[in-house]
Amino acid sequence: MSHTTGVRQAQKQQSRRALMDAALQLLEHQSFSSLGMREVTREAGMSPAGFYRHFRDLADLGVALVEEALDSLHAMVRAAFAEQGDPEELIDHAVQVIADHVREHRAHVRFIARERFGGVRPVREAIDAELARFTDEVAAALAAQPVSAKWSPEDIRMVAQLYVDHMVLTAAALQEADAEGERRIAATARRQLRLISLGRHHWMAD
Amino acid sequence: MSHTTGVRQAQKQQSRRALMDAALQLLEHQSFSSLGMREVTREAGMSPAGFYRHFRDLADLGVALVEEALDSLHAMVRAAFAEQGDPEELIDHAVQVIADHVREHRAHVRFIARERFGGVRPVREAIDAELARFTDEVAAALAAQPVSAKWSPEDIRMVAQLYVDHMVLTAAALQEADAEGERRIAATARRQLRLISLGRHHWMAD
DNA sequence: TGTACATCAGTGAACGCGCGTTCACTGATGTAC
DNA sequence: TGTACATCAGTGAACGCGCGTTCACTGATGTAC
Repeated sequence: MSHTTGVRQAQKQQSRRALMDAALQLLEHQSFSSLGMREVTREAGMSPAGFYRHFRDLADLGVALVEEALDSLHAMVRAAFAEQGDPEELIDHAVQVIADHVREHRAHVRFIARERFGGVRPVREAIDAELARFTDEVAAALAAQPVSAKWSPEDIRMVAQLYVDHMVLTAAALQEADAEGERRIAATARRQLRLISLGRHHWMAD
Repeated sequence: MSHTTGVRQAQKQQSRRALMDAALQLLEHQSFSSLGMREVTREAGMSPAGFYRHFRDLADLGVALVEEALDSLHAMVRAAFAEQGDPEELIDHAVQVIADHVREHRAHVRFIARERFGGVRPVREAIDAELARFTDEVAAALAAQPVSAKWSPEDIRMVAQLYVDHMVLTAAALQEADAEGERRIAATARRQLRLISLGRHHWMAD
């Protein structure tokens, strides 16, 4: 029963959450590399020194945020690809899933979009690694589809990359759009996915 | 002859360049929002106060960098679309042009990729505005192609966006790749463009 | 159940440091005659 | 061409401020008996 008693554990966990939430909150208007740790503890209602009970430094917190953000994204991607049906329906559904996800995890999505090419190396590398895992998973899902029956693994991965990049860009755009912009972006995304889908169906023919 | 004498003007211009080059240099390893202006003047070999003879603040310098970076990108896009020939050749040529551009303007490309979703609003907005102008230009070029004869303006813009996003992502990836990575990225980009091209050719048919 | 001791999350004060901005200045460049 | 004055890019010192990190501490939670 080393940690199951856990009043202390639970309180510590709660403080950790408060720090991560404070950071996400502050990242609404700035990028990670300009975040200060006094700023984060202040927002979380903790004294500066308390930070070190949870993270070695800010980059450490950033990596924790990446993992959290991409875990939820991961679940989303699975959902988007789990469906069966004609391409048209699949596309509508996938875009819907992305839009819902962005609405529910706006701060996480913004964070990933900002820091994917951001200036803090450990964070950027964590995002790259997770997106590569994503691409693998999408590639596996694509390989199972009849359309890609005779495709080489390289070509499947190439399409998977196109989809993942498109998804991240669409999510990034949605994240900062109002209701009207959201409709416009979703409509464009659907047509782009249709175009890509068409290309896939004619890939061998050419 | 108010400014044509210009020894003073030329010296001032040179200092301004030194500041912008210093910033680009420093942005190799950090993002714009964490850049300091003492840092920039130090790198440029100027005293801190001198900065204010050239820029109101760092964001002002950032916007100047965006304009410079996207001016050269602009020229590149024109070049990539000016060619005539079959789709295959056009694609090979376009990817080549991008790769050359990245090799010659690595710092600028990195800056645009990083700050497109970065934390400094004026910079981000300047990039968005310039990329929108880009997309317009690409859309105009696409409209002139026989393939898009019967396309609606919205669909043409949708494809233009796909191309511009793809171009920026490819440039961003190339920018941080070694020679081997460069070949791999270029090969993938070519295949992705071929897939999109295929989709365009069958767009009406579906 | 009660007691005595151990653990450790969070505090508050202190530190040295580099930041952005201001200011009066210097001296080379430009202009008028 | 030479002289006297104006302009203004760049300097160097000074300012107040918030930063990240350290430290000995406090007191609630956990553990042993």
